[in-house]
Amino acid sequence: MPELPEVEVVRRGLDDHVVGRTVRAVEVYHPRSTRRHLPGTSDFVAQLAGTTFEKASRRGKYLWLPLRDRGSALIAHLGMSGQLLVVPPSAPGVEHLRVRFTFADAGPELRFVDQRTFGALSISELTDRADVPERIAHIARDPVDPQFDDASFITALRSRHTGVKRALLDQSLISGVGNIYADEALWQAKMHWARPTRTLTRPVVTALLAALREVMAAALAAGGTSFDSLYVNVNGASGYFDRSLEAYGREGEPCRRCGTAIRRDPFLNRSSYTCPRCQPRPRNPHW
DNA sequence: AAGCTCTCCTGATGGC
DNA sequence: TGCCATCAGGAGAGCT
Repeated sequence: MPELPEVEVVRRGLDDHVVGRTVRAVEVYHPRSTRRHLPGTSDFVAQLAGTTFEKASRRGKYLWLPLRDRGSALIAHLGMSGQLLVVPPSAPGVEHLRVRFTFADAGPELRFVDQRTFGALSISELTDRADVPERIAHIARDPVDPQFDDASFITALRSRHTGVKRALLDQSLISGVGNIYADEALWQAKMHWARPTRTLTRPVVTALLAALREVMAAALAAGGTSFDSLYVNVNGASGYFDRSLEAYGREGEPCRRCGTAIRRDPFLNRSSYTCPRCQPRPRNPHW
């Protein structure tokens, strides 16, 4: 469940069902799921045995669970198809089960299920000065973070030499934004994805940020966006924000603002959806 | 050195 | 019915 609202839905589920519990054992069924843990899978398993999850944190699309008295945290990234599910220990095994956590209290177990194995789990040190694990120090604050600095972001965005959507997807500039919410915010701000960042004025970026926050808040309230059962909360339930999408995935359907058919353009090996009338292509696009 | 392309993987879908 | 191409909510290694 990849973008900020979906990952926040999962974080809340972990907060409710996993925080405060002590790990009994961890089983790793696919080595690719721990590839980001450089000391290796056996070290990953050994470090987690007997540890207690202190809390559930998130920045952008990254989740992490600080480990009590260890000075480190379990980091999770869901990639394109990762799920963290809380299920009874007796629940049947499922396809694509990659990692299983059982707990000392014999309560529900935590499963990492990931069809495409783009997701990853690792353990990383927490430093006193940083408020995120070292491994994800390069990830920028997300627009929902109270400490997100609007003025700095606006300056940084305008000084880039690229198109606005590329910049929005750069997790070291602003995190948590992916293909869906970039398209939705751009639609709301009536801005084309190829608009050169250099041409953006401060008020226009301010409006774009507001659009991002608005669409993400609405999506979170709806439990996130899911088109299929791949994107679910820790209980396996889908969100329903897909019904509220204005641009993403709506090729050929009428723009709900002006009635023009939504257009799909190839973009970074996937797609961008725009209303050709509300979001006219810039005269000198930066591809 | 910032910006861009490609690659990792599995499965669904649609055209021929 | 195959078989092949295309597409999918991501990110980071490795180019220029």
